Amino acid sequence: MTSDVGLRERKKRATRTALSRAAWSLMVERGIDAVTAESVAATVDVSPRTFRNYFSSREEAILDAMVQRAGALVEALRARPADEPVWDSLAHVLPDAIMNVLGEREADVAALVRASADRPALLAQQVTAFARVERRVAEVIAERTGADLDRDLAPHLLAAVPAAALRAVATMWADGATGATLPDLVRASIAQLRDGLPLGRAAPVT
Amino acid sequence: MTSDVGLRERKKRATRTALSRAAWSLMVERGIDAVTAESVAATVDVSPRTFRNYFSSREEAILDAMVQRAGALVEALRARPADEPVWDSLAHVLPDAIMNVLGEREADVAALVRASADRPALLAQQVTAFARVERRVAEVIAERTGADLDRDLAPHLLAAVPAAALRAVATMWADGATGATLPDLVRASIAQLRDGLPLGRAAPVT
DNA sequence: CCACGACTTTTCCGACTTGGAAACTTTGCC
DNA sequence: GGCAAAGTTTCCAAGTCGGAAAAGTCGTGG
Repeated sequence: MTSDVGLRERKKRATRTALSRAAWSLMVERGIDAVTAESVAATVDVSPRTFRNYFSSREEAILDAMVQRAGALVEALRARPADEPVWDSLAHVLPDAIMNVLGEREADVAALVRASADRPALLAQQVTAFARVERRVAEVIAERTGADLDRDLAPHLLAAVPAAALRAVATMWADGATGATLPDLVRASIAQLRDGLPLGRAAPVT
Repeated sequence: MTSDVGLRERKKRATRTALSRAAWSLMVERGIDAVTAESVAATVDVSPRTFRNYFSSREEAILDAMVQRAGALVEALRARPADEPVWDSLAHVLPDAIMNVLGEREADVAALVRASADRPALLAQQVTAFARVERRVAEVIAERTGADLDRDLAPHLLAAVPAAALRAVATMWADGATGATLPDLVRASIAQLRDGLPLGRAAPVT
């Protein structure tokens, strides 16, 4: 996996991930305002200019690691049996994925949600990152169902809707005390979506 | 409606909407890069600093008018009969709403989608604006179904999912040639959502 | 092993953006 | 008219961004 790459390439990757991890840690531990080109560069011991060579903004740095992890989600989805109904595949993959993607620990997720709330640029970066993942999910679904991405609505909806649900769940979980764990909420939301959403009375979660 | 407000207030609102409309027009006609504090201020004939007094970013200015219009959507939803199933209300309101909210003419919607594609900040502003609308929609739904916004997932999902669908539909419509009109696509997407989304093969739109 | 080319990092710096402070203008009201 | 409140403008300092070239590091062929 890390074969056939020389010292130079390894160093480059090392600094990149070091910068991203440092940016993430700074956000979690000292808040989004503590994340600057200067501070991040300082903790990794490179010049601020080097930081900007790798990332065009603090937000990009913070989310870089997350984007990498999101790739795993797409792969997990692709790895599901080809004849499995799409909703089953999603139900299988998403509950675990949310933790892997948004952050290892729940505190991380909360920090991210909070930081995104008062830093539009971070939200922007997140949205575009998610949009890219969504696109790839739509492609996987289209492949599997034989749909045409340019003409059929379904794959787009099947990608966009769970993404929206994840966002809604994460937000609700972050600022309310629902008592439930994040993966459980994700499971519940997927179940509701699969059934066409409650039409009359709302179904409680716990 | 515009009663009991003095000259001062009217002028303030006038410049605000003038700035927003100017920003929007500049985006549609000359692209997002032509929208700067300077250019917008110039077309309205105020100082750039005044522009920044009203809006903290070009993106905020561009979308301000849209946010106002989105209020109408919420009101339309609230005006539906209280005992009508939520999906029916949404199906009733959304197809017309998308044009009113995203832009009067289809070219405007296309311009917005295109601009959002290569200007993350605009997408972000859109998302946060939508999030606020979404929140209000969720409140209306919660009122109507007797759900608790802090504990129940359903109202959040019922607000977030159609929003995501609108976004998906607008994107697809903007960069593909689907042949269908935007409101028709919205209707189709709502129908699919209501039925729990196609599980196996994807349903074509036309 | 060393020397040269390719690539990365750093320093320096000018262009641009942001928002505070104070002067100036307009509006509301007596 | 004249004074207070609110809005607008000018001026400017601090911060951010990215280009250009010097300095340092790595890969490779002699």
